[in-house]
Amino acid sequence: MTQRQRRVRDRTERGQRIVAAARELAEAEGWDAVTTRRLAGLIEYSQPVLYSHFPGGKDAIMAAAALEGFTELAATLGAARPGGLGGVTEAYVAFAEGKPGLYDAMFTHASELRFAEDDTPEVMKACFAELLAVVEPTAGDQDAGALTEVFWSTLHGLVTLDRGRRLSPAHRDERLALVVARFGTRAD
Amino acid sequence: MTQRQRRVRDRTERGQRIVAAARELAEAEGWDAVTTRRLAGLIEYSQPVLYSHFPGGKDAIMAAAALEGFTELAATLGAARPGGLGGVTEAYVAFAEGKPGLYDAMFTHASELRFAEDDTPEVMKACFAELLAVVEPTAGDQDAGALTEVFWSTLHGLVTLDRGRRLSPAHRDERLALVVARFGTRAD
DNA sequence: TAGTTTGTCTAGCAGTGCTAGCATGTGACC
DNA sequence: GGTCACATGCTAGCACTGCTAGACAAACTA
Repeated sequence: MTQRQRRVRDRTERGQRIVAAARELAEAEGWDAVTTRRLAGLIEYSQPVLYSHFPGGKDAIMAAAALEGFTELAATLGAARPGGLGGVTEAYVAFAEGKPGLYDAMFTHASELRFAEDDTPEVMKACFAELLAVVEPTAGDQDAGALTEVFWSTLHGLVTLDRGRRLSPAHRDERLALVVARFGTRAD
Repeated sequence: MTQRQRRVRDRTERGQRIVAAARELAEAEGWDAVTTRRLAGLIEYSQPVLYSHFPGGKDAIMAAAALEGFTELAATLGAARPGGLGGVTEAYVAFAEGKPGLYDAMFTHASELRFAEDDTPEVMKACFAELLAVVEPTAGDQDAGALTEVFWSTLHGLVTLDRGRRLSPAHRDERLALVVARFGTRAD
């Protein structure tokens, strides 16, 4: 029986290596460079092995990476919660800037994972909950949930527009300060 | 000489047909479905003809579509300017919702076109100017340019997160109201 | 030991963006 | 009007993509 256990352990380890290799490659050269052949070469197995781990193919691998990303984002935001809305803002943007490939997998690609539905993974709800925690005190009589969605949209927009060279690099810190100014105080 | 004129006119018309076909196909089935072969079939010419119009290939065709998009967006926002910040907000979101494929070409893809640099096309600056026009009155002593970037990020984030099924459909109108509440009034 | 199951690989399919090189039709020139 | 050069669009093909069928070997079961 221990052999069987070792087999399944090796299998799961290999599955993790696939996702790790995909993340590393995506971070270095972007997701377009993450091909099933290169991935197979990195883990030193043949191409079809990938499909035994992820029947959904490349999309499923990206979704797995995205899920890891949401776990890490939730932890990052949780650690920044004592810093209040300003701290969470800075942490969110730093996360996206530091792991652009991962952030792409989480938002630009990975259409399988969706929010606000029954099968939404817990880690994705956890991310939203972290944002809600710092937004709620500033909501006043406004809907905290909807306000969190707007706040989140602002962060996400800042990240993606900045990535596409659409924003002035000189304004970077000032933008974050303005986010705090507009969302960090109680509405009248 | 009139024959030569007709030739160049036919050529430019064909170039426009290529972009139009690409936009139509992207709107119907997404940009992944826009292949050079299908595009060639739609304009009833062979594949290499596309490259005589757009040496940059598919990316260049998408960039051309994106440029058309910025022109139309600038016009849309200009028409909505009398409605103030709320009107522009609604117009921006409606534009993105109504032409999702075009919006994708403008922002998600089309890495060639970049803002805040010397070779930024005029129409892209015009879009930013339209947003600035409604944000400036609410800036107070805050930097109007940076604030416009934050406002724009909010709109862009709302659009993209909503597209990815990341936001609750029920909150849609409330979110727009909250945008106006947070950006439409002068900061103290 | 014989048979079955599990796992992996090789080889290949259909499709992608893009391009070299060949025809065909058009224009200019003598 | 005939000839030549040019421009224009085409066929065919390259290297690559994600993905899969079927052969083969190893491991487990009886």
